[in-house]
Amino acid sequence: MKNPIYIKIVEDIRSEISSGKLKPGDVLPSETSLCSEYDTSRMTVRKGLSILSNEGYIYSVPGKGYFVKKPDYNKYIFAYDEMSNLINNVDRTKLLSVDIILPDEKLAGSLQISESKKVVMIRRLFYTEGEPMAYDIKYLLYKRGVPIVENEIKNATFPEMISDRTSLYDLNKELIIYAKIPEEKMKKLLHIQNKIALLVVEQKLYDIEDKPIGLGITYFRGDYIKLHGVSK
Amino acid sequence: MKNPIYIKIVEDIRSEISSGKLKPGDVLPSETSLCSEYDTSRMTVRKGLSILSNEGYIYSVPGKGYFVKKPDYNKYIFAYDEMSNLINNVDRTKLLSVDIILPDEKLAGSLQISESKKVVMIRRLFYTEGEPMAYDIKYLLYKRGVPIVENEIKNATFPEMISDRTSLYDLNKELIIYAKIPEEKMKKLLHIQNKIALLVVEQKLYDIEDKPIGLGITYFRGDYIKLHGVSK
DNA sequence: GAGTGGTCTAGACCACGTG
DNA sequence: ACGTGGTCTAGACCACTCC
Repeated sequence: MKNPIYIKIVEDIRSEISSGKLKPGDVLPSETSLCSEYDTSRMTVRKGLSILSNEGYIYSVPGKGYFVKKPDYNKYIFAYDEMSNLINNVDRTKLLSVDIILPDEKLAGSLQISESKKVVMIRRLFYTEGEPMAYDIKYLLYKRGVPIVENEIKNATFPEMISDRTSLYDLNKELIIYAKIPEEKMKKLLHIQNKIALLVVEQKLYDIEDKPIGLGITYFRGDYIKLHGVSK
Repeated sequence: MKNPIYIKIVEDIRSEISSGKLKPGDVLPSETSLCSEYDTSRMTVRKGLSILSNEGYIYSVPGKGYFVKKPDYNKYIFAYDEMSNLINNVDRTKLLSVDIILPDEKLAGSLQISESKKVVMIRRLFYTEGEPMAYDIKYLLYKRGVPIVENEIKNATFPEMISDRTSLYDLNKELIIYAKIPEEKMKKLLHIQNKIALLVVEQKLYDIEDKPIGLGITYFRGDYIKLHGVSK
């Protein structure tokens, strides 16, 4: 017997679900009846069921039983950072400016602060093989006593920039992606002559209480970026 | 005592990790030493550790111990389907055509079939509040005996279209996102007069053995779509 | 050989949902 | 009252790693 019993239980039930023998909403046999079916103890049965539950196949309702869950057929996982994507990776960056500013109404609203609170603005250009491929701007809540070291920011992704004030384990993040026609200013910055669209990625960082820490906007040349996500 | 012991263990270790007391690569106390620390049995300790492992905080190496994992600070989850997004939802669709075609070289390569294999091509327009917001095209492997019911595909998302041949539980999916300037044909279809970019989403469906089932490309008007993802 | 995690047992008590 | 899942115990044997 090389395979543990609970794996057998997982495989059996999983295949009954994906074959359609068990449909969403159906109730599974109870733990005790699976115990006798597989001639094993309750903890072993529970181990198998907890795996199926983690995999999203089933859920349990105390006092009632285990039920088949509807599949999530619209979930995708993206591994995004502003420095790498399907087509090109950023091989050089240029720090355009680091300023301490007062936010306008929109930015203050986005960061959930008053317009009198200072904000650090960091502007960068990303290059690949000598060509500018993205313009990147970050807004960070200004904190006294946290020095801004240019060499640390220069090549850092957004989460890395704030890793000295918030644990990366506690960071909540949000991404908004859209397409846009570049304005003249942006065309100059990114050396765009022909008709090229921008892929804009807005990245918002929150602390563990979901209070905003920073907002980042990256304007990618449309011909230099493809984002990639997968299910599972 | 309302909270179970294993929750206490999870919270203690999790906070030691996010506070930095335990750093990535560090080894955790062994199961038996946690047993005596919390005056509980091994199964209870293991329950807590398995939760931390599922949450991505730690991993175990048989014979050695549990170790702190580096955080994944670039993972985002997107709930994508072509009918709904942050700005607008599709409230009406128009089926432009359903054809059985022979794939060109590029399509055949993408679907990993020979150019003599038939493919179903479905073209749709998506509307919101009377305005066309996206042009959608799907390529599906042609299967004899699986009828194409126009009313079923008209308002279906891509996974729903193939749910009669592949279990939605077994479906693997891939998304590629990029920005593009619309060509004349597309501008007419989407009633684009001014300068508006397209957000293009390519969706590829695979069966459980990762053989391609279909390719979908949706061209969204840039002013009608924002995609949204979150960490966690 | 001593220590580690992985699997498993045969019980126990509890809270919850349904009749 | 009974069946369900949720928590927990005090053991056991195994495979693996390190010395």
